[in-house]
Amino acid sequence: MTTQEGRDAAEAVDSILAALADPTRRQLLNVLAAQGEATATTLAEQLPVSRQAIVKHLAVLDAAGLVSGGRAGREVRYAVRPAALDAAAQWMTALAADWDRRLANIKRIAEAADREQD
Amino acid sequence: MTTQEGRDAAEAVDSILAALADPTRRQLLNVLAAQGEATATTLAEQLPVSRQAIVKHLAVLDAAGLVSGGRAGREVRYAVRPAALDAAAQWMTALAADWDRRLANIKRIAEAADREQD
DNA sequence: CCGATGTGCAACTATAGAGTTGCGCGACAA
DNA sequence: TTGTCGCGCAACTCTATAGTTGCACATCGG
Repeated sequence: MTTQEGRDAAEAVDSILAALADPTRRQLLNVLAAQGEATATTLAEQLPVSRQAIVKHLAVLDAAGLVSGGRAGREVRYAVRPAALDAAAQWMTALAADWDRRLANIKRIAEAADREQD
Repeated sequence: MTTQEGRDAAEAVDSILAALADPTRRQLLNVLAAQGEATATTLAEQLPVSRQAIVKHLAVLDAAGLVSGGRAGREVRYAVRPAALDAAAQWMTALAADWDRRLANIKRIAEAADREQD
């Protein structure tokens, strides 16, 4: 594995959200998804930042599980990993559903309290 | 509406991700979802930060469409809005699916190229 | 009317992180 | 072997923002 794989779910979501919050990183992911595989040097040529900046971003994305890097000779090729993003999406969907549930419940209680007010 | 409602989808996702990236804001959303409705002052009593910090966070969350605030006399009550979160989740799911598609396609092309190498 | 409570505005501090440059080292080709 | 190319490490700058405190304004109950 590239980095840690087994980890607390909340912590994983945390790192994924933090990683996706940066516009440059999202752009980086776009380019990477379009090409399938690329090195930091190659990516730096296509984005308006230095190679070192790309390297740091790739490290963050790698730690979040959004990309994985593999060495091929003297270069390191990175690729996108859909699984982590998918997991975060599921987490968000579940959270939204939970909010909906709570809101509906609270509304129900409020209405019941209103009826008792007579 | 509380803030802007009609807006570019990418921009909306951007603000939502930025809003969710902060741990304190996520905690704030949790408390808010649990209570259904709360004021900045009430929330500040339950979280380890000042009321002003809460106010700023609520402003960010409001701009992202994740909460909405309504005035009730001299106090302002905030509530959670599941719709925005749900939209972001859908966006992420679609993106993950797109990555999967691209990866599969690239793999297919690579294998075809291999067969031509004879 | 007056005290108490809740909001809003403003100035300020401090830390995280996005970006940079410079340099040394290992890997490849001629 | 020598030059070139890509990577990794380190030090530094700078901006965004999370957090604070202080005060002024509005609203409610007595």
